[in-house]
Order: sequence, then structure tokens, then C-alpha cells
Amino acid sequence: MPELPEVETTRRKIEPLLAGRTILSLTHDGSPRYRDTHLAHGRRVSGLSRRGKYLMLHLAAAEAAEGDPHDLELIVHLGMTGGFRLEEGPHTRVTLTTDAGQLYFNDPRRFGKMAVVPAGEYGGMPTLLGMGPEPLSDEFREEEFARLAAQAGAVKPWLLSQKPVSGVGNIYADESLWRARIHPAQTRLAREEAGRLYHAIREVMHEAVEAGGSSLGDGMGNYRQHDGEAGAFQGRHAVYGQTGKPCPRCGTPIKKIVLGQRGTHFCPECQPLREGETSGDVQR
DNA sequence: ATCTTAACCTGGAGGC
DNA sequence: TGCCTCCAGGTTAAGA
Repeated sequence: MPELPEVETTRRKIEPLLAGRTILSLTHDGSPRYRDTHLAHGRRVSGLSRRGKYLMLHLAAAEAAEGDPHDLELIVHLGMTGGFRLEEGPHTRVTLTTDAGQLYFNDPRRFGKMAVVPAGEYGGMPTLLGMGPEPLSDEFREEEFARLAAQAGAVKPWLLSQKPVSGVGNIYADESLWRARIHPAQTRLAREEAGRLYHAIREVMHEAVEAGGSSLGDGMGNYRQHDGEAGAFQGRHAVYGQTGKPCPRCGTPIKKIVLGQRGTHFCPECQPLREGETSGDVQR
């Protein structure tokens, strides 16, 4: 569920509830997927940031009398189905209590993770350590992206690795590749293809953030804001979840294949595979 | 080193 | 209604 636009929307929505507040407790069932959360107790939240699909709560150093002089971070990954809620529910996994109230971490599938670490110490989180540039920042450069893309394997799994650029997941990879008119299994992108993809990623991410992310209608994993509000970008999906429907550009039915173990949607007419490539395993 | 695969979990949808 | 299979927004350890 949560890719960069959903995580960024979450950050913007819960920051006013948490910034400047003191964490009184962070409680859960003891699962090792929530590491060292007790270290957050008594700390003040100085701000929230985001890196790729990871959310960071910055925890200011406690008063000198309390010992540990270092700033800490509470790193949160929403996994496939994680999200914050104002109200407790059947899938509440973590309860965050501040001096202003409570916020609940809802995560039916339990793929979400939290960890309190010394600020900036991301050992044990290889994806975060090897994360590429933020797609909407100046650090994301077309020339460098094109250079890497020229040597890459199948483009979609490559994007999902988080290495060439951060925050792209299954939905926005499919949508970006459709806009750039590139087949998801294409390898070694030509310079022009990489340029189109670079701009498509920036456009899609920008529009999706502005729309508040995508909320899919599949029940359990349905992404929602903390107050239950839905995103609006799902209404603009050209290919994701549109199997069999006409391509908005040419009318050809959208096709679904499995690539790198992920459902992959594309237009077989607009996104042709260049010579010498395989098209992945056709599903069904 | 890099790429592929299975595993981690839960529950909703659809077929019979 | 019940049972079964398939599927899902992500990451990562292990294997080739």
C-alpha cells in the first residue's frame, strides 16, 4: 500500500498532532518488529521527516539529568497495510500516547516495522542504507539516472529496489512506465527512454502527493489517512488495477503479467518490448 | 557483486 | 454457510 505519496501524506497529516509533543508511552504486544520503542518514552518530538517510504519521528535529546545525551529517531515503515488512526480498531498494533492524546498504528498484515535508533544510525536496514535520491528533490538527476538505467536489468524490478530513486512502489512504477511508454521488462534503457522515465516519475509522484496518495478499494489494506480520509489518486490510475480496460492513450486493453513476483500492468500497444527481451510470465 | 526466490503475515474476494 | 484457493501497496535473508 504505502509508497512515497502515501507516506508523505501521512507525514503531513500527523505532524501537527505530534510535533512539540512529549511521548508518554509507545506500547504494543512485544513483537520484535517494534524495536526499542521504550527508548522513546519521555522524549519530545521535534519534527517528522520522510526518506523514501520510511517515516522518521525526531526525538530530541532528553534533559541532561536523564542520561542519554543523544538525539534519537523513531523509524516507522508502514509495510503493506500500516497506517495511523485516531481511533483504536481490531488491527491496532501499537498505541502512541502523547501529552496531547493518542494515535494508533493500524496494520492488519503486520508487515510494518518500528525502531528507535540513535539519529541517523540505520544499520540493519539495508534498503534504507542503500536508498537512492528523493524523486522530487534536486538530488535526483536525469543524467545520473540515465547512466544507471543504461546498465540495468528489467526496469520495473530495478525501480522497486529503491536504489536508482527512492519511494517508488508497485503502483507508481506501473503508472510511471505507462507515462514513459516503456515496457516493464525492458532492460538497458536508451538515453531517451531514461529521460522520459525520469520525468514521468517526477510527474506521477508530484501529482500523487498533491492528491493525497492512492486509496484502493480492497478493504483490509485500504490506505486511509489517520482521520479516515481517502486519497484521490486512485481515480487517475491509467494501468494499475485496470486490467482489461482500455488504455487511456490508445484504447488497447490493459494487460497484466507477473514480473519479479509482482502484479504488473501495462499497455501492450503503447509499451512495446524492444528486440531481444522476454515479456515475463503471463498470468493465468 | 548481483540477481532471483521464498518467507514473513493476515484477511478479503470469489469459486464451488 | 463453509471450505478452498488466490491475491495484496514491501522488505529482506538466503540461495544461485
